[in-house]
Amino acid sequence: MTNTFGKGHHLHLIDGSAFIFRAYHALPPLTRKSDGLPIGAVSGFCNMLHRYVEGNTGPDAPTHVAVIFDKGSHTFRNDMYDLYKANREAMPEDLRPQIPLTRRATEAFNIACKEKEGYEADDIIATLAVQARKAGGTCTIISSDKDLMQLVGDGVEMLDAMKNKRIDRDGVFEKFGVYPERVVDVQALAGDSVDNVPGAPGIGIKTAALLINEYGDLDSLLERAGEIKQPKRKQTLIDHADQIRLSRRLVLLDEATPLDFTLEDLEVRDPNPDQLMPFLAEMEFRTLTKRIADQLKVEMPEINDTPANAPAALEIADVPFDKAGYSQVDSAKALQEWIDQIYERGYVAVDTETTGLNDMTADLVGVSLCVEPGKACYIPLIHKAASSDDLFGSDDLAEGQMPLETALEMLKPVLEDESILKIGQNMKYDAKIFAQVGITVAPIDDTMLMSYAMHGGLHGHGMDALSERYLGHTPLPIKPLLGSGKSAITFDKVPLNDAVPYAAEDADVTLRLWQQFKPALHRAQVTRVYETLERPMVAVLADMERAGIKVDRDTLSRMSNAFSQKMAALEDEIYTLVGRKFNVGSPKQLGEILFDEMGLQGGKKGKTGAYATGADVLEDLATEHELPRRILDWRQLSKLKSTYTDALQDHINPDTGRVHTSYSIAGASTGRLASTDPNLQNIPIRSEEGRRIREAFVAEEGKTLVALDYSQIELRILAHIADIPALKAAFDDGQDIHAMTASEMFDVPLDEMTPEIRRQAKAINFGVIYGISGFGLARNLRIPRSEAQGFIDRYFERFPGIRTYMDDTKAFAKEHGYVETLFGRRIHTPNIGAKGPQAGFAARAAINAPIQGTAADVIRRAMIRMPAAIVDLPAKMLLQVHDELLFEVDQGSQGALIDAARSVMESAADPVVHLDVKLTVDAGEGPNWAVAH
DNA sequence: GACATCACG
DNA sequence: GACGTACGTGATGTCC
Repeated sequence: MTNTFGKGHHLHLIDGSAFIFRAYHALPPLTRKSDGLPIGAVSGFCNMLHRYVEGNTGPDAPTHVAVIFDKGSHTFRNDMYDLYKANREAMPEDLRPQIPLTRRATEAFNIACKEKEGYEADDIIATLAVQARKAGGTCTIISSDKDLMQLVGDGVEMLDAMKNKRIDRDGVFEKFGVYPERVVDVQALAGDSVDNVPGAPGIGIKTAALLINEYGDLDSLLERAGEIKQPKRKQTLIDHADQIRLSRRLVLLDEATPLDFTLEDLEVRDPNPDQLMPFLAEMEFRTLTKRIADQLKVEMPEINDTPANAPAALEIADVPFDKAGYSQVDSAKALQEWIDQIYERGYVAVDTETTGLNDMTADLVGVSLCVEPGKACYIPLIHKAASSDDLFGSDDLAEGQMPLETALEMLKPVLEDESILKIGQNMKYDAKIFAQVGITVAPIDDTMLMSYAMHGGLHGHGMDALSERYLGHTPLPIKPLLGSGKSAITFDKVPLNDAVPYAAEDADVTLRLWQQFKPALHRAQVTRVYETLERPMVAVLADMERAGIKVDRDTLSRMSNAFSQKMAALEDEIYTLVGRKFNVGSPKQLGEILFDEMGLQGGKKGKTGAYATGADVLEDLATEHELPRRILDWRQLSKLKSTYTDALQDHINPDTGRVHTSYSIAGASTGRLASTDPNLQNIPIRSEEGRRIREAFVAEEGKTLVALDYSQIELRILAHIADIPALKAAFDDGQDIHAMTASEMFDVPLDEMTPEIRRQAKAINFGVIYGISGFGLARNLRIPRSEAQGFIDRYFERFPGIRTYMDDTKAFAKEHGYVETLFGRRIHTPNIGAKGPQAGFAARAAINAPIQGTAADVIRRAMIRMPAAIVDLPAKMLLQVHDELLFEVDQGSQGALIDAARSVMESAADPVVHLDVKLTVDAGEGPNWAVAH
């Protein structure tokens, strides 16, 4: 029945990816009415396919046709050159779930749909075009991709479907200056920034064509490069010959891709209404469905988009939470059914259950999945069997679990599949757990981070709070399952009939939140913030946290002993001064001694009635009595010992010998990170004694620590945002910014500047960032309030842009309920309109947030770009401390690392924001953090 | 668990 | 005109 492909046959090859991207970018972000699924690209894709099919009449109509797709991100070209297509931006989040739907669309139109793992669509197209040519037929490639132009000629043409323009040999010559057979030579020289093909630096298509036409082909050119007259060009070709040859191999299409089908399989088939109409109806494309139904003379199918005018949230809420929809996966067969469902949808909500809260030490206990509200499963893996022996428990595994290995082998391809979106709540945790078992989870969405991008400053972003607020549902609490205190058990000891509903519900909640947040992200105009500043942090931070930093236990231990001795000596002196023993660590007892017994002057703190004995109070009292100074010294040592030298030792991971902090991405309202368990963002540095604790943070043998920090980043951002020419100029000239401020304010020439005047100016500069007030500045500088107010007035006079910024920001916050960073991060200010002192707090926070937040955005951008920038260096990024990044690098490579990392940091705002002030980064290096900083 | 204190940017 | 204030975090110890 099928004729062998040959003379008189005409093959059409459609570049599927080109269709998808064109459709995606041509249309607004449409969503399916019934459930908010992004559908714009699929809609455009279907319209293009339909228009294409309609146009296939007349003598040029194809006899054979296929749509060719890319599959997998790793191809044989990545093996040749690992940076191939490395600068590609990640696929937009609302496009990803649409990719599988375009495959289904192609099949629904009854058109062959082909792809092959490890090959690009271009290679398949090349192979088929050559086969068609050899068989004596003709071929039209429907694409405008210049990478395909090497195939044109001898029966093969290209067609730009949008412009309806055919490209033949002359068309190729117009584009490249050479005919198709020499196109790869030109591309090899010119390179390609889109695919990250290096080429020869400084040579573009025009020069390349000139050279190839003069020397005949690339090999002759490279052989005879010495004859080139222009010295610079000659040198470039000689120096980069290998890179040019590599580039040619990258652009040269593989015309012998092994395929499991033949040209005959691609014969044009009539549309099948039984396939096409249900698909179009499912997508809810009313217009297109109607049009095609009319053309095919079939009945218009019913389109069920009833919740059309209701928000997706309402429909989601319609599905009640019910554990009847939760199942336990106990076999490979059951798991395969879930995996099939995941592939059908293209996304899945995932949650892990583990033996603890610390993702560095906890083990995976089970995995829950959810693909549809109300339908979720839990895959228990290492739950222990119940035991009659209450004391020791049982080491036997509970019944009804599939083997851990099998489950992970089955889940790994799904979790790593680039076409399957994995949705989680705080995915950094789950990603780290999976990383422990060799699974790299990607791509991901994170409902916690979506909420953070949309609701930053409004409320927390934990699952229980989000579920309560946005789903009206209180998830099952974990406490009754685990118990508390001494008798608490780990999740692997929880009986399965308790574990399944709890674990499955978490995945269910996550999926429902995602369905609601996804479209909301666009409405709140924070998709870009989420995609560029939040989501990419997950992988970056997971790697940093897993790397950890080496901390020397002996150093800490020695310091701890020294602190103990000094504290004991101080305690003796204190008891002598007071005349009896008491708890020095009790502010309550101390307050009574200082103010009641000894009669020093001080006031009560309103709330609890206790005296305030903070450092500022004691500092003032120190002039009148010896005791306060001793207390201050003791407190410093006590702090250093308990919080640092002692507690830090407990955080050294026994397996790695390193300390692994955890960063909260969605903790601080301004966009800053926060570090916990332990907090490595507040390791002492200001006091000499405390600073020595940094000596315990060391590089591994043969390595060194490198610290890079932004110089005055917040003041620079203030200079930009508030548009202060004097500040900008000072920064650009590399001046001492506080001295400059002092000189400007107090009319003191720079060469007569005193440290005291500079100190005051510095306090004012920082005060401005914090939303300055006369009272606050007065307290900080310990000067009368009137004097402080005078300073501020003078500051505003000299830098009027500051006052404008502060007033404008407050007004913006009042009007909108939020303020924004330069990168579009929104920080809500719900108290800005409050009455009373609350409003003052909110106003100052509103003034500070864009400055602190923009600085936080900048370093986030640097961190996100960092892995690619240092991929070739033996270096790891370990820590972030708001304006500083700490690396560990092989001895000898520190120079290269500093160059690479500094360049990323200094240009981190580009190209989204052009700062009027340059960002400067200081670098240091050494065997420990004290030296490196 | 609230509060006070103090470590950092 | 009084109010009562520097911005953002996390960990620890005391005390109830």
